[in-house]
Amino acid sequence: MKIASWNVNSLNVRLPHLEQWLAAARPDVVALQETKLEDARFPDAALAALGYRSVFSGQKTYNGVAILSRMDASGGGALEDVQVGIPGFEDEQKRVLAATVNGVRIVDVYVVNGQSVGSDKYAYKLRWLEALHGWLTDELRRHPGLVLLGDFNIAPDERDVHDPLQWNEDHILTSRAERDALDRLHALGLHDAFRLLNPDARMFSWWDYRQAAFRRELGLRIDLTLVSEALRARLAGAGIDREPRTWERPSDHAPAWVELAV
DNA sequence: ATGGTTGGAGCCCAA
Repeated sequence: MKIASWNVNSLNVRLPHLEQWLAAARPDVVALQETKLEDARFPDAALAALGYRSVFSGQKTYNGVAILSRMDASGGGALEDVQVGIPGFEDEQKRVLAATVNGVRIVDVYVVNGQSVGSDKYAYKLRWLEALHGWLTDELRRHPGLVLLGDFNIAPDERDVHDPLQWNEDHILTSRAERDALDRLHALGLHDAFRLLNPDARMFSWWDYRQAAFRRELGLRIDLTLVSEALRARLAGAGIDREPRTWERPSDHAPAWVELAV
């Protein structure tokens, strides 16, 4: 079971890329972020034509998440027990969507960016991460086999940044408080699949559009796939697919994926 | 060097 995450930075613009990538990579489940589409405009018919069911929670201009699931020959791959948002956490911003596919709980997150350390948005990011942690504590009791994936807007450690001096513990996306919040998610038994299988790899998932960052390999690994303790024994592979970042008019993020053995 | 690029809205904001 191949489960992927991709921040598409506008599904309206990136639908052709998503279609091309689905046809080539054939993931069973895909968690999307930054769809930037109201639900009425979500291209569910186009995705169904490629064999994918979809659930989505979007808004105009900003944010927006979706989960796609590939229909198999016997009509499987249903998206069940769909949850929109973090229960009990009031938020206008559409950043969280969960569903169960073939017995695996999929939790898709578009974590708050936070802008800069000390800003109002940074405070919102830390509040938001605390609410996510509280909910996942309960969610893991209900669904021990869980994959938490998405754009975390946090680079876990030095191996995940091109320049640790610039991306230091006072900088947004790498600050001590953000990494502490990620560590609290790890403490729930949610393991970073990519890092577990590739302890020494320097591979990024996001490159700024500016300063030719992709060409110069000035990236960060902020798109993560975390697997619960109960799924750890099934972990068969994890990676980042850089290729779509080389295509014309790309998203600034590359898809990150994890493979679970049946 | 406090820069630059993209997307979406609407004559700037978020990333």
